[in-house]
Formats: sequence, structure tokens, C-alpha cells
Amino acid sequence: MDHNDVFYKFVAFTASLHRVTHELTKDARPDSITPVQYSILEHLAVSQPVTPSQLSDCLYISMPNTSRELRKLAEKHLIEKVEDSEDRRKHYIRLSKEGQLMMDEAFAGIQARFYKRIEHASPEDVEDMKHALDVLQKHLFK
Amino acid sequence: MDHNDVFYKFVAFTASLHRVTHELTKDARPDSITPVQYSILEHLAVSQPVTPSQLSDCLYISMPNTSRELRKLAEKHLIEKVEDSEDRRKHYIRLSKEGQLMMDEAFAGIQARFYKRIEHASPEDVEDMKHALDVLQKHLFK
DNA sequence: TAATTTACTTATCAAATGATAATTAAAGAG
DNA sequence: CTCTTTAATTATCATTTGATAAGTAAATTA
Repeated sequence: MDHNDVFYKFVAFTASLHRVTHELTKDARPDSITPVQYSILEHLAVSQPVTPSQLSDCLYISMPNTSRELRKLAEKHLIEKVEDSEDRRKHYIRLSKEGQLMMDEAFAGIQARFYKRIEHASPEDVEDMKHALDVLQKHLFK
Repeated sequence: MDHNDVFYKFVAFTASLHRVTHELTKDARPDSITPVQYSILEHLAVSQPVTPSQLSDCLYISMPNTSRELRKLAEKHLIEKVEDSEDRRKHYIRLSKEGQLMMDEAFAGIQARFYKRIEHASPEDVEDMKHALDVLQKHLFK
């Protein structure tokens, strides 16, 4: 077995995951928002609240562009901005009720397609997958 | 442990992988090509040759846009097109020498950053990761 | 062999995204 | 109290990407 196996496996894996993610999330995004806006909402759905700077860092969107997209999302009533009471330069962004609802729906659809995709897997397989995700999370993303 | 653990782990994992992939591949793409063009070359680097239709399917780019980007890549001498001798409607796309070189360099950089990222992992950890990638590949992407 | 389908191309337009410069307002440092 | 830094915004422009309509040429089908 070659020493470089891990890297090649990783590359192949990443390509596959990219494809599957696209498959799972297609049709999940409402037409009323753009892909970048969806990625912002998705990030918010997972970690709330965040500041515009944090979003900018995590999603690799420049501050001016982050600001523009957040304004558009606010105009669509999908997010809310709150000033930090300690440092009034900082703003905290969170999903609005409406935004939360939109993302709940999106995730429900994704989740349904996800489970359909692994419906053939036995309970032991599922445990194996959980463990595998943990292992990679630990060594690769720590 | 909740029944939905796999899905949540999967979502968190996907977000992490997305972030890491961005980190690994940033600076890998030469300024002379656009992100979409890079994704085409990347796909070619992994599976060669492919037809424009296959590229269109795999990368979710419409045929007209695929055609346009392939033309641009050909103008930059990064790919070559060959007609199928049996069915002259079909074209096979492969990297040119120059394109192969560009992708070799890109992958070398990515690989270096990848190994730096897991340099703390023991040989056993690496084996665990390989196994984990195989497990997920098998159950999730089959 | 005429009609249809497939693979791909060209042209064009609109929308989304990226990049830069300049500005505001608050906080922190000297 | 001034100077500098930080967080975010506004305005503007170029580029990239997406979407659609129309067209060509080869293969397939009826």
C-alpha cells in the first residue's frame, strides 16, 4: 500500500462528497435567495449568533460583500441584526422566525434525501459511519 | 444517543470539510483561470478523458456554459479536444501537457498543505482515517 | 429517405459575485 | 484629548456565472 493513499482517498472522497452534497441540497434552496445567501443562512442555522466579521472569515466573503448580502437578507426579513450592548461596533446576526422556518424546511428535505440515500445501511453500518465521521472530524478538522 | 445523530454529524462534517477544502485549495488556483475553469481541470485531472456532456452532468454546468468554458480553456492551451472516431458528434476532452503540468503543481501544493495538516497524526491514526474514508465512501457514495 | 434525436456550439442577456476605495462610528492606546 | 485600530457600511465597477434561444452536424429511427 502506497504512502500517499490517504491523500488520494481524501481527494476522491472530497469529490464524492461534493457531488452528493449537491444532490442532497438541490431543490432545497428557495428561488427567492441566491446560492451565497443560502450559504449564509445555512451557516447561521448551524451557529447562531455570529458577527458579520465571523461570517466573512468562515465563508470567505469580503466584508463589503458580506454586508451587502446581509442587507438583502434583512430586507427579505430572513435575518435580524442586534447591536452588542458592550461594543456598539459589533452586530450579532441571527435567523428571524421566517428565516428559521425556511431553513427548517430546507434541512427537512435534505435530511429526508439523506436517509433515503442510506436506507440500505444496517444499524451496524450506521454506527460505523458515525464512528468514521468522528474519526475524521477529530484528526482532520481539529 | 439520538437516532438522528448520523445526519447531524454529517452536516457538521460537511461544513468542516468545505472549510478545510477551501483552505487547502486556496492559492492552488492560478489567477489565469476562473474558479469554474479550475473545477473543470480538477475533474479532468481525476478522470480523463470525458465528453462535454459528462462534464456538464458531473459539475452541474449547462451544456452551453460548459462549451464556452471549454473553448476558453482550449484557447489557453490547457485542454485538448478529440473527435470520437465512431460517433463524430462526441468529443473527448483531456488535459494538454501544459494543463497537466498546471494541475500537477496545484495538487502538489494541496498535498503539501494536507500533510502539514495531519502531521500530528500517528501512523495508527492515519490507518484509522483511511479506514474511515473507505467506510463512508462505501455506505454514503455507492 | 424523411423525421427525430443526440452532442455540441454560438450568441446574447441578466444576475450574482468579487474587488476596491472611501466613509462612519465606536473603542482603545498613548 | 488626539491618534489609531476595529467593525461595519456604502458606492461603484468589472468579471464570472447562469439561463435561454437558436443553430449545426452527425446518428438513429420509422
